[in-house]
Amino acid sequence: MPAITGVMQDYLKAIYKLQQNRVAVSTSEIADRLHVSAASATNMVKRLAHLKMVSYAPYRGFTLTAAGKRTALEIIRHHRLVELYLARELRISLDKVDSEAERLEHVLSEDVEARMAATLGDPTLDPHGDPIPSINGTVRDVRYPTLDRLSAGETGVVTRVSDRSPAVLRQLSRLGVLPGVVLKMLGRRSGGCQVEIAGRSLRLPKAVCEGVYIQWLTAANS
Amino acid sequence: MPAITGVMQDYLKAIYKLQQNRVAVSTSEIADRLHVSAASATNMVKRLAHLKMVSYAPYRGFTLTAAGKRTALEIIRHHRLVELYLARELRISLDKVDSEAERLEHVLSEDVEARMAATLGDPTLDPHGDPIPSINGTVRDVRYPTLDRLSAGETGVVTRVSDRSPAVLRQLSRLGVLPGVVLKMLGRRSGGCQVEIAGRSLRLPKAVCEGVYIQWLTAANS
DNA sequence: AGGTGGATTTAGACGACACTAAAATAACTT
DNA sequence: AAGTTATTTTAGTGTCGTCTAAATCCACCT
Repeated sequence: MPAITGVMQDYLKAIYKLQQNRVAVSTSEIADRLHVSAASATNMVKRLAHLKMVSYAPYRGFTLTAAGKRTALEIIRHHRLVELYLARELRISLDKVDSEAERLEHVLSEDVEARMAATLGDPTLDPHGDPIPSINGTVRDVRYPTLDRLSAGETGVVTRVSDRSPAVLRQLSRLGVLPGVVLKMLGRRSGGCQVEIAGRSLRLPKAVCEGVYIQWLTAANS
Repeated sequence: MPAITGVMQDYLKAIYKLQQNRVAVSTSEIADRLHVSAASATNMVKRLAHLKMVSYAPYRGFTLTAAGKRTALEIIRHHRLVELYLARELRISLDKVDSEAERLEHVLSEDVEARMAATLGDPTLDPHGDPIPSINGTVRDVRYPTLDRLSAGETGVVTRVSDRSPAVLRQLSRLGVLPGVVLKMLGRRSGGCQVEIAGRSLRLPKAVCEGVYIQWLTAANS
């Protein structure tokens, strides 16, 4: 039985994330996610099935086994811990920490992980607001609505910002739209939306709005 | 022209270190150093030659080109910077930082490197006392004599401790024999040596003595 | 100069991952 | 039920880096 490679870790992580809602994940989904061909994905899934990391029924999709989920969470923990460490301790800008962590997550020893976690005070959220799985493999993953769902006049607090697009993240960072920040929806125009934040009125393009997750603070009439 | 891989970086680093004194390096030397077969070494050296990283004359050994040396120093800089960072900022024990850095050195971005260097105050020595190459690829590498060379009664300051053996390093660390520490040679017995350090008399086994490099402070009669 | 021992290189394979092109299967449509 | 289409899998390749076994070369010795 071969060892779990860095590439396998990437697959497991991707499957875990895609599996969040759905029951099973399809070949083309991970292929897309990881920018590889469908053939490559099939190939790897078969190898992971052989390692008992996923259960796989040809043409039917696949799911993580308990072992696969455990491994995925371990690597996600690494990823998010590193992101927070880079942002907080090394002052790396928010739009860069994801790609940095993407490489570091695979070579982080338990030793260094533990020291980072201790330095950061055993944090539970990464700088994007995503939950950091605990050492024993548990996550409390709350799904927040995106900013779009806020009606004009309502107030919300930013809980998460998507880490998918560095460009969007750069804008959010520049505008100060980060987890913990309170904002008020003023209205929507042509896809984007107008919000008030710290007394200033900002116009956020559609792509940016979709990358912001919030929690309601007050309804329109409060 | 393929990119320089992590494995290639390891080879370049090894060649650089072996080349310190000698003119050319032999196949079996890197093979030994990297724990690979001679065939693997030949194979890789040919690939590196193709990339103009080493100049290679079959059966005659090889040397780093300017580009190869530059790359080697860059990765050595990464390595030593990470070692110092792990030791100082994350309090990782000295005998572990080398193996940790061995993996991290390959995935360190210039960005993170710069932030680490800044945090550490642009250091010039790693925790073992080895010089950290500058960003522009220069090193001031002083070769110190080992502790054995000190005669009874002479005093010296520890300048470097070898990072080759974690076991030796663990002992040195425990005994407080680290760069900057002043010690006095009391005498030699059966391979090892007896030294006085901070008022206490210690017996160091042969293997440990050979891992300590010093600079003379006083001659025996001073 | 001839031979021999040790180092080096070649030859041939293998595993991990990727790819393209072709075949197979599922699923939808009529 | 049959055919079309989209997805998935298989087949065949290529690269990186490793290995063992066999061939080759160099240097030294007599």
